[in-house]
Amino acid sequence: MARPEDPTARERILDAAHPLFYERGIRAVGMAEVVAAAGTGKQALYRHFPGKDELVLAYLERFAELLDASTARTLDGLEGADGLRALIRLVERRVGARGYAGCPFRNYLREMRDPRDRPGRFALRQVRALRRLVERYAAEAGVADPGALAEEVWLIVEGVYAGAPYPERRAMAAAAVGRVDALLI
Amino acid sequence: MARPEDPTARERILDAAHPLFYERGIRAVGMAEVVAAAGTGKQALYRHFPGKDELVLAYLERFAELLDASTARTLDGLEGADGLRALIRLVERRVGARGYAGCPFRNYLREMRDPRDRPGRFALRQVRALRRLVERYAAEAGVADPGALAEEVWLIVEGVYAGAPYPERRAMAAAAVGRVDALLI
DNA sequence: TCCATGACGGACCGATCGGTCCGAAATATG
DNA sequence: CATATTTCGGACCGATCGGTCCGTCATGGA
Repeated sequence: MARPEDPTARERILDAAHPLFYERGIRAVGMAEVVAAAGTGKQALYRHFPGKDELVLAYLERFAELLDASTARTLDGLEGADGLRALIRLVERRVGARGYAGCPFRNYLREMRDPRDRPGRFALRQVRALRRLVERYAAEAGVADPGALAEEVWLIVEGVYAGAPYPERRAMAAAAVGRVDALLI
Repeated sequence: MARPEDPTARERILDAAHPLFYERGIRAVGMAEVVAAAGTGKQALYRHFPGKDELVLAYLERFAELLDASTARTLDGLEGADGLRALIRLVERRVGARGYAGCPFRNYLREMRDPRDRPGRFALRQVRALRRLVERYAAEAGVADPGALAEEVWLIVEGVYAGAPYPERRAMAAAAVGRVDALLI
């Protein structure tokens, strides 16, 4: 080979695509811009990713790994009401972080109006995995109607994510923590 | 004139555009498709609307008139806690309706990732008008912290709208009614 | 030193979209 | 019937995007 094969090329591309896709949206960012930001050639990008869908899927998957790991760390060992309390605080912390631009999976689903492509199916799976987590904790919480509790907590979680783009997102997240705590008294 | 001026042409175009834009989204529907559905010519469309943005704005404005009128009818004469209770039930009724595809203003804002164009500003104004209504009712409700009550109700409203695309939207809306009622006991 | 390998950057292609223009048809007027 | 005017449908234009292709150049081994 003329140049040493760069095993980090794929990661470099994803590193470059990540902030572009997250901050400006998938549709607004063209492949040319990703290439320019990655400092690589178009050929290299299309060798690692057959098309834009695959690049978007990889972006979402890497995002999911990060979020899932952080979620697992935060909720480790918790169950029932404690799990729900910790979960809503985790969501609050995320939404309140500087530069937060919404849940990437919900962003993709809304930007594309319920896509059935692979990135869309993956994003939907991520959302529903969080919902199942809420249902599991609700089932362990020892309340009379776990299904109703899960529905109420989920409603609040969705409300926080929906409010993430607005200036009052921190107030909404704080209200969410208060509501979940009140539910679990 | 060769043919009689059709005063309803503008309405016919909007009638045709409405279900297309609402069910499939703004980006996914091209002007050619609107023309075909309206049964008119492209010239006629561009005579009534200088560009797609103006057509979209007119679509949102007409939608807003419909929703605002229905809202005013439903909430007529109510105030304070009664207003909030009636409002969340109105949202529940809307989200539960057959063929409901989400709040058109939130749909536009998400599909376009916070647009600053005229349709985007109008959509944001509609959303914030509903929020101000919640704040007004909360202020009249005679609670210790009206701001916190408004935040909590708003969180629930946003949660219902965010859950509108999911199959469990009716359960979420029902949970929302229960939560607001519980807040106001 | 020379050459083979492969990456880089950009030109290029086809499709799509918003928006404009033009020929044809249809109608009102003399 | 003839003509002027207006409308309709579609061809057309320019821009943009995803994706491919190619000329050039850097690099490392024989």
